[in-house]
Amino acid sequence: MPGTKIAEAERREQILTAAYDVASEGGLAAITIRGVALRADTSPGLVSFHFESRVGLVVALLDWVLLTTTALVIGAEIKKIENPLDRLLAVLRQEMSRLARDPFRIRVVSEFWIAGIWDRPIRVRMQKELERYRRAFLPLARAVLEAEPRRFEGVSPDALAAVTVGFIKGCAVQSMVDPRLNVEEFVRVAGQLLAPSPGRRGQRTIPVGVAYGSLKLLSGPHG
Amino acid sequence: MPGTKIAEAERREQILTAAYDVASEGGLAAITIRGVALRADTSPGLVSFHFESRVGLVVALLDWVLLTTTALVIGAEIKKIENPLDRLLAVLRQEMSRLARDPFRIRVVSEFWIAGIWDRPIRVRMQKELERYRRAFLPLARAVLEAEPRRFEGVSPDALAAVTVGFIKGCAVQSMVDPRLNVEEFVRVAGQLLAPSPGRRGQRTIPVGVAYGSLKLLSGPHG
DNA sequence: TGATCTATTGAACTACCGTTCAATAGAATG
DNA sequence: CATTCTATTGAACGGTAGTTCAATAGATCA
Repeated sequence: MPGTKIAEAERREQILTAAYDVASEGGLAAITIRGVALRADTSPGLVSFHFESRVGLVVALLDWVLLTTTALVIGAEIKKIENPLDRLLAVLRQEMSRLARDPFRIRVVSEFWIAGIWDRPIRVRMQKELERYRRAFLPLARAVLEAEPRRFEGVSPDALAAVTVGFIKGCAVQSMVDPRLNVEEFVRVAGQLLAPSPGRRGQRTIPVGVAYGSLKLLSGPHG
Repeated sequence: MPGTKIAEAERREQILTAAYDVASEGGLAAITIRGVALRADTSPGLVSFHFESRVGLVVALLDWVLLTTTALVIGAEIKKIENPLDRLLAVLRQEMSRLARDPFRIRVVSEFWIAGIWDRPIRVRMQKELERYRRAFLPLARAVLEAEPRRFEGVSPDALAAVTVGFIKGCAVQSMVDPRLNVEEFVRVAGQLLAPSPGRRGQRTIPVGVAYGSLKLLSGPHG
């Protein structure tokens, strides 16, 4: 006794929404074909029909989530800021605030990161997305370097963009772990902590990695 | 046809090691009583006998992993550093390097964080551990604030410790995602990025969250 | 309208999981 | 050595997962 038929795109959307709801409540592990079907008011067979397999469903969900998560949108008010460094910092804070405010999405995305550790297709997908996000910061970073070449001596646009994204990600994790996160304070204290002491510029020879003299790049089996 | 008997502590250790190996390769989801038993050259029944249930095994593994992961050890060479701020930064870098070098452990710990999102006992355990780790930084932070009260005006020891730990965690995540991570460069660029511009102190009014006044939260049942 | 197509259903199949437990053999005790 | 204790084994049970597929009903079209 089959039910009413609807357009394929709509049906997929309906099922993906249900899958997202399930994952929001119980994580990716909670996604079962039966469970999602129940949530979407359809049958297990239909889910397999549209996504081929459970893995297909999860990957589709990944795309669906990323589509609405990692897009960098720079509002008009930020564009108006003239000083490039202030502009970059404004975007940095905007993104930190945005992610810190959307804990459920962060959780699901984080789960995909973890899943990517042991699943190559997911990992590749996530890295590609991260790269895309990082690239969005490149123009901002370049403007900063051009405006203040002395301050950022020896810093490449890529490095600056990477560190900016690193901050955002660290902040996201922090907020995931501890929902009471004061972004303002975090950025302020971080700046005070890492600022080079005036008057000793260049000569702060911190015995870095005292025990870690050769800080080689890390290798790993999951290349 | 039972096999040889050994001391309970040794048997538990043997099984936990096997469980860790399994989790290192396939994540917590890959931990099954049969699989761990096979890896440990024993039988499924014995695993249940010693850990009561699969959940008991996973929780025991959590304790076992944390015991050897989140202890903050400050070496003699770092203790010799006289300037408090330099000392704190040295510890910061030591920890970032340490975590970045042990990707497998980080992965397993990260999985527990994720698991903690939907599992209250695990979450409580993780938060307690994080708090313990953060507290270990408090003496270092206090020394810094006493040494440079003007630089860290309005910063509490707790805030400074929290931000330090936040950095380490962000770095850990970064290294998990991208194994090629240059800690040195990360710290250096971060400092340059966040340093208050001399001469404009106090008047950098960055509009935060400009475009995100109405950022509604996703709903979900999890308190 | 009648024929054709296909999205949809739900039961059936297989596989693996966690858990239980009677049987057993190694160690300890007397 | 005989007895007792218990760590250990592996088979058995019940449950749930992913996947498959014959049957069916809604849509499409001549």
